[in-house]
Order: sequence, then C-alpha cells, then structure tokens
Amino acid sequence: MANHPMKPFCYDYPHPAVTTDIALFTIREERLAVLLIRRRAAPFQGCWALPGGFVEMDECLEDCALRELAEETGVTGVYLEQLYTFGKPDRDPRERIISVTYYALAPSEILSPVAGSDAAEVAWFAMDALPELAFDHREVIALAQQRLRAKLDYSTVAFGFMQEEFTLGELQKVYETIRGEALDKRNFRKHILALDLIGETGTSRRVGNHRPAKLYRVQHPGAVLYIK
Amino acid sequence: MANHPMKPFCYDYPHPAVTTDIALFTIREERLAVLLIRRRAAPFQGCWALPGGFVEMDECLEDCALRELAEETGVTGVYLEQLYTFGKPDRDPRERIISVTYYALAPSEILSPVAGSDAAEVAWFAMDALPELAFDHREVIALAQQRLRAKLDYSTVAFGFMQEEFTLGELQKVYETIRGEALDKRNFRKHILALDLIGETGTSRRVGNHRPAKLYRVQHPGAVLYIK
DNA sequence: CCAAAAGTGTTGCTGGTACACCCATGG
DNA sequence: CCATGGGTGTACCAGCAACACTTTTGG
Repeated sequence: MANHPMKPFCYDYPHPAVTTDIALFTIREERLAVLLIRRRAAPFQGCWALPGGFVEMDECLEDCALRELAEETGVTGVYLEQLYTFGKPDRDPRERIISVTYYALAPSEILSPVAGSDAAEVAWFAMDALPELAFDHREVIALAQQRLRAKLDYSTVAFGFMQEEFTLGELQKVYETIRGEALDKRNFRKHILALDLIGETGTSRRVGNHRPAKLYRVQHPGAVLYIK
Repeated sequence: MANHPMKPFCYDYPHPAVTTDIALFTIREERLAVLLIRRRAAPFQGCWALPGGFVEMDECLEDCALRELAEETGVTGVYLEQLYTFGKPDRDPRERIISVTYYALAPSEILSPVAGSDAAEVAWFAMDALPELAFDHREVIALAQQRLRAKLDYSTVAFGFMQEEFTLGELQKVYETIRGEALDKRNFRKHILALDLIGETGTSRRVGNHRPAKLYRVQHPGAVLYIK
C-alpha cells in the first residue's frame, strides 16, 4: 500500500474522522427554532446544516462542541448535553465520519449569532419550517426534539430557555411551545411552584396594557435536576 | 513531519481511534451482574474490562458492538442500546480513543459466554462486587446501571432479562433486583397486567414444592416500548 | 370603560400504596 | 401435614385535571 507524502498523520489501522454537531434550540415568536448554518464548503456546499466540526486531538467532546458552536455562530454560554452518536459508514461522502451530536438550549434574547469560519450564513429556522438539510442532520434534529419533549416532564431543562429573571407566563409559554398544546394556567403555576425550584425576585415587570407580572428566578442556576 | 512506511493509513489531519464497549447485564442469583473480560494485551494487560474494540470502516456502530461482543465472549442475540460516548483525550494511554458505549440485556439462561480472541477469560461479576477495571469502564458501568434503573419505570426494558416464557414471580424478582427494594406482589401484578403488554400462554410451570405458576409471554417481542 | 394578561381555590377522579389470607404442590 | 411460593381484592390517600372570576394596568 502506497504512502501519501502529503498526508502526514499515519496509522497501522484505518481511523474514522470524528465530529461533533450541535442542535441549538431557542424559542422565537412562540415557536421552537433551531440554529443552522449555510455550508461554505463541499460536500453539501450552500446547503443548510447543523454547526459542528472535527474533534481536535487534545480537546474533549464537549469542549469541541462548544468551540465549534462559537467558531461558526459566535454563540457561547448555552446549556449543552450529549444527544446520540451517529456512525453509519456512508453518512458522509468524503470519508468515514462518526458524529457525536449534542443539543443546546438558550433564551433567544442573549443570542446574536453571526456567521464565522465555515459558515456562509447563520439563521434560525422554526421546527415546522426546516429547509433541506445536509447529511443526516434532519434525523439529528428530530431526535433532539424528541429528547427535549421527554425531558420537559421529568427534568428542569425548560429553564435552559429562560433568562435570569422571568415571569410564570413566559415559562408556561415555553412548556406550551415544546409540548405543542395549551396548559391550564392555575394547574401549571401550582405544579411549578410546588417543585420549589424558583422563587420570586420581589420585583415585577410591565410589558403591555395590563397588570405587571411578578418576576421569578431559579433557585439553583445552571443545574438541571431530575424531578419526581 | 516524517512519513511512516509501516503505517499505511494516512490522513491530512490527525484522526482519533473509535471503539465500542458493551456493558452486558443479566440477573444471576438475584443480583444484577455484568459481563467482563480479562484483557490479553496491553494496556491494562490482565485487567478486567468491558468487551469492546475498534470500529471497522464499513460497519455501523451497533454492528461493531454486536460483533465485538460475539468475538470476545461468544454472546449473541441480546437487546442492545446506545448509552453514551466517552472522549476525554487521555482516557487511553496508547492514542486518542473515543468510545461509543452500549448496554445490553439478556436472560442468563441463554448465555454461555466463552473467552475469544482478545479475552484471556470471561466472567460475570455482581454489581456490588466489581473488580478493578481498565480505562474508565467503571464510570461506563455506573452510567449504564443508572440508565437501566431509570428506564425500568418508563419503558419495558425489564423484558430484556426475561426468557420467552416467564412467570410473574420471576418478572417481579427482576424489578426488585434492579430497584434494590422489595415490591408488593398484588400491586406489582395489577400494575404489570394493566399495561396489557403480556399475556398468559395457557400453560404453567412447576419449579419446587409448591403450586405451579402461570406462564406469560410478551405481546410484542423485541420492541421496547415507552409507557405512560 | 375597554382590552389584555396576571393572579387565585375547589372539586372530582384516578392511580398508587398498604395490607392478609387461601391455594396447589412435593416431600 | 408441613413448607413453599402462587394467586387474589379492598380501602385510603395523594396528586392531576377540569373549571371562572377578579385584579391591575395602558390607552
């Protein structure tokens, strides 16, 4: 078997490439939305895809996901969790590439994504209006949405979409958007307050021609807890 | 950078190696047990470890896990599910190795593991009596056990431990072993039968000096369903 | 005074938990 | 007839679902 003078990284056995891909969700205009980049390079040049890229040899997988997200979209400071690892042999036309996928959550207010490095363009897409996607990224997004729905019931992931201070109305909208159904206001408030995870800040916020809403904040910021 | 004439697989950028590792659980003597192999080769030579090995370039990750399990332990026909991907840069002393881990379940009756290829020895270990383990495999097993406990409540994973026909007493023992607590017999039977997932075979089985037990089988073999 | 979202309790139902005795069998 | 696990029903309690009106504000 021939050597390749221009390919300096050599091994006894074939090695796959490994990437991370990140599905960053937020809620915009009462719809669940995911952040996509338009690919600058082949394959799938000009096609929309999840931000992501190759794992460096000295960084762990989570660091890689955060780095790629920052490099390609400028977004930092999100909640991040490993989703699933996709590894069908032909999922990338270039070579064997195994992708460790993550999903991320953030309140849309803190985000101002800007296209960087490999991205010609960055944009939010509502989940019910996704464009054609590169690779198996549609499958990745579908799985992430499913996981998000499930964790809504038995964990505190929903707080990943909230700013530091928020109203119960805003929180309820998040739950309703992800579950795709209206919830009873009284039952929702009773349920959330019984969890004893959030507390009043003592202040309130006026946003329209109506009564101001009390502001709340999470008791243990950063932590995603399992409930029940 | 120098070429390596004896290392014929060359790339423009460094590539990590990718393995799968499998935590196969069963229930033996009313304890949750995991299948380990004693490593024949360095690193961690002579040390106990999870079965697993390098991903071939033309097989998907799940196929790799099943192949490695079969090659190293002779075990086939188990329920298999992806667990988590471990990728700290220094988790293997040889080179950067990313491991996609799986957990597997099987009734102990169908299993007769035998050491193969890379394994000097194969043995079951009760979860409360694990030996020193190679790499980060203790962490893998702990995570797998945690996942198993959680899924017991909202899925039908427990049937992965059952033979085709089983008694309600046997099924209850499985739940009790994994949860680590005794369950009320009447409530357990009521609950399981209400799920409408199993049905009587019409036959019964005698196993001791007492009344024979009705045999049941799952309505939809192979499927692991989510409940509630 | 009108529009708009905030805020607030009670009732019924359902599902989970606690609990004790008789049955079928082999030795 | 004794030991062993198999098999069965009821009563209570807690948590979830359904449901409507008053409050505060800006225009």
